[in-house]
Amino acid sequence: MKIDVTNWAILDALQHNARLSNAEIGRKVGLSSPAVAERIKKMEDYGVLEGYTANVSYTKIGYQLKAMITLRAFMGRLKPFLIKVSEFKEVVNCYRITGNENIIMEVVLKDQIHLQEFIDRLITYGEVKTHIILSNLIENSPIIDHKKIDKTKI
Amino acid sequence: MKIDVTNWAILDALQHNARLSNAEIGRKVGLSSPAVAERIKKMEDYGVLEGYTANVSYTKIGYQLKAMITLRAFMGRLKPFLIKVSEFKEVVNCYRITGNENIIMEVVLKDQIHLQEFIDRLITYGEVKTHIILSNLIENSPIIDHKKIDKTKI
DNA sequence: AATGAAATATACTCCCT
DNA sequence: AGGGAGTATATTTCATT
Repeated sequence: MKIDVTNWAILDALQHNARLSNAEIGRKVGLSSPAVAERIKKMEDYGVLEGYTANVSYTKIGYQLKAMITLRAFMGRLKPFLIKVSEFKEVVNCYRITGNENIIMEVVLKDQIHLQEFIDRLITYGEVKTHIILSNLIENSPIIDHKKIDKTKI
Repeated sequence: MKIDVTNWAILDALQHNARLSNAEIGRKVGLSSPAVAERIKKMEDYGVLEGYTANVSYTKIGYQLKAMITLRAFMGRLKPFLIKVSEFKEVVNCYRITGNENIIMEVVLKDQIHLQEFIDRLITYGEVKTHIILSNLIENSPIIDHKKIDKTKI
C-alpha cells in the first residue's frame, strides 16, 4: 500500500491523539471529513492502522514498579511458558528474541513483594534476569515518514 | 484517585478501542454520554489517562526488523547518549534499567543494513547487545483491575 | 455525580465531479 | 479519490435531581 504525504499526516495526527474527530484531522491535513474517514478505513483494511489504545498511567493505578525480565528457558520448558504467559496479567509486552535469552517481557508490578512473587512463578520455566526500569527516556515514540528518518542519520 | 468499577470498564473499553465515541462507551458501561465524558475528563486531569495512540504496523510501512538493544555505557558516555537518543527516530521505547546494562531500547529497522548502521551509531557510547525480535507474544496488553490480577496468581 | 433537553458539531450515506 | 448535501448521531452546555 502506498502511503502518501496526506496519509503520513493522518498517521501522525492519530499517533499523537487517536481520539481526534475526523473533522479535526481533516482541518490539520486539508481534507474533508468523509475523505479522512475513507483514508483511515483503507489504512485499517490494509493493516497499516492496527488499532487505537489509551495510555493508562501504571503508577496512578497502583503499579509502582516496572521491569524488563528475560527468560532463558530450561530444556522442554519454553513451550509450557508460551502457553502460560498469556495468563500473566502483569506482562504488558512479551517478545521471543534471538541471543542467549529466549524471551523478554515488560512487566508492571505493585511492589517488591509482587515482583518476588512474579519471579517465583517464572523460575520454574528457566533462568530469569530482572532489570528494574528506572525511567522512561522514550515511550511509544510515533513512527514517522521514512524520509524523515533518513535525514537524522549522522 | 478512586477508580470504581465503572471507571475500570471505561478504561477497558478505551484500551481496546480509543476511538469509541462516548455514546458507545456509555452503552457498554450503562451510562449516558455526558456522564462518560465527565469521567474521562477527570481521569485525564488526574493523569490516569495519559493519552490515546494509534498502533501503526511496522512491517506494513517498510520496517522489516524489530530489535531489543541494550547498552552498557563507557565511562562518561551515558550522558552524551541520553542527550542524543531522542534524535534516533528508530527508537520506539527506551528505558534506563538496573543491572549490568544501563539502557534497553526497542528499535524498528528497515533491514539488516539499517540495523548495522544503527549499531555503528551506538558503539561510540558503549557496549551494545542486539536481540532480534522474532515474534510478539503479548503486545500492549491492557491493564485491568487489581482484583482481576490477584485472581490469576499461583 | 448522573440525567434529560436544546444547540452545535460531527459522522455517515449517497451522488456528483 | 475527494467534495457537497441531507440525514442520523454525537458532543456540549446547562438546568434539575
